[in-house]
Amino acid sequence: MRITTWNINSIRAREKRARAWIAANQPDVLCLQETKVEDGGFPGAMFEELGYRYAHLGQKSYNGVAIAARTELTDVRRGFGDGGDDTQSRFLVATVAGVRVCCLYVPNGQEVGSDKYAYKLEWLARLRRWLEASTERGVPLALCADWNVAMSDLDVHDPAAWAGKNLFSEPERAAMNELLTWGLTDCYRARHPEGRDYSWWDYFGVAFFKNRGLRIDMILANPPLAARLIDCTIDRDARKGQDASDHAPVTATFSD
DNA sequence: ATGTCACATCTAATGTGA
Repeated sequence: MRITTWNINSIRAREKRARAWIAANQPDVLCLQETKVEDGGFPGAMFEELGYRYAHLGQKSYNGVAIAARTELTDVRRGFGDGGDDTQSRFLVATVAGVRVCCLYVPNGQEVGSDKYAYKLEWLARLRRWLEASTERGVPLALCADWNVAMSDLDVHDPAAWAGKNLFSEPERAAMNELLTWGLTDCYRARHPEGRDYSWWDYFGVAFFKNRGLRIDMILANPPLAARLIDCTIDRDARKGQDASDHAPVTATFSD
């Protein structure tokens, strides 16, 4: 079973690129973030033509998450459903082939100390509470997300320059470590302990050409799923060329 | 501060978010 997570940065602007990538790679499950469209504008026909079923939680202009799968999606949940504010479309869950798949778009945070940064930390703490309250430890679980956090020096092209900055500051890394200590494995790092692959490069200037990137897109697996992990790779080529998203797709392969 | 995208809006250049 192959599961991909990809911040698509507008499914409408990226429709041709997405179609070509999906047709060529055919993951069993595809989690998309930043679809940037309401449910009515989501290109569902394209996914059906490609042999996928899907669930989408969108909103106008911002955010938006989708799960597409080659088999049935069951027990779909839109938003945390914990009584808190679910107006931002960042949280979608579905069960596919016995795996509880969460598609998450973590708030960017903008700048350390800003209101948006505080919201990001609260959102990660809320996710930790949701894990405790709403998942069963025996059921395979995959958290597929643009986390908007780089975890270690290996995940950052210039750790000294990024130290203390949004996406690499201590509080957000601590919040991520709280999640991991609940019992989650970073699939890429588990298979590539010294790997220096990135998943996001700024559109500005020569960032991609110079490989000035960050690894902020990750698939995290709970113990029953991590035990089945074969490999996890990042398709850097998908970031190349015309009309590419600023993120590359990350794919984890699990034994069936 | 700068650079580049996508989206929305009083459809043209400006603001927001990343």
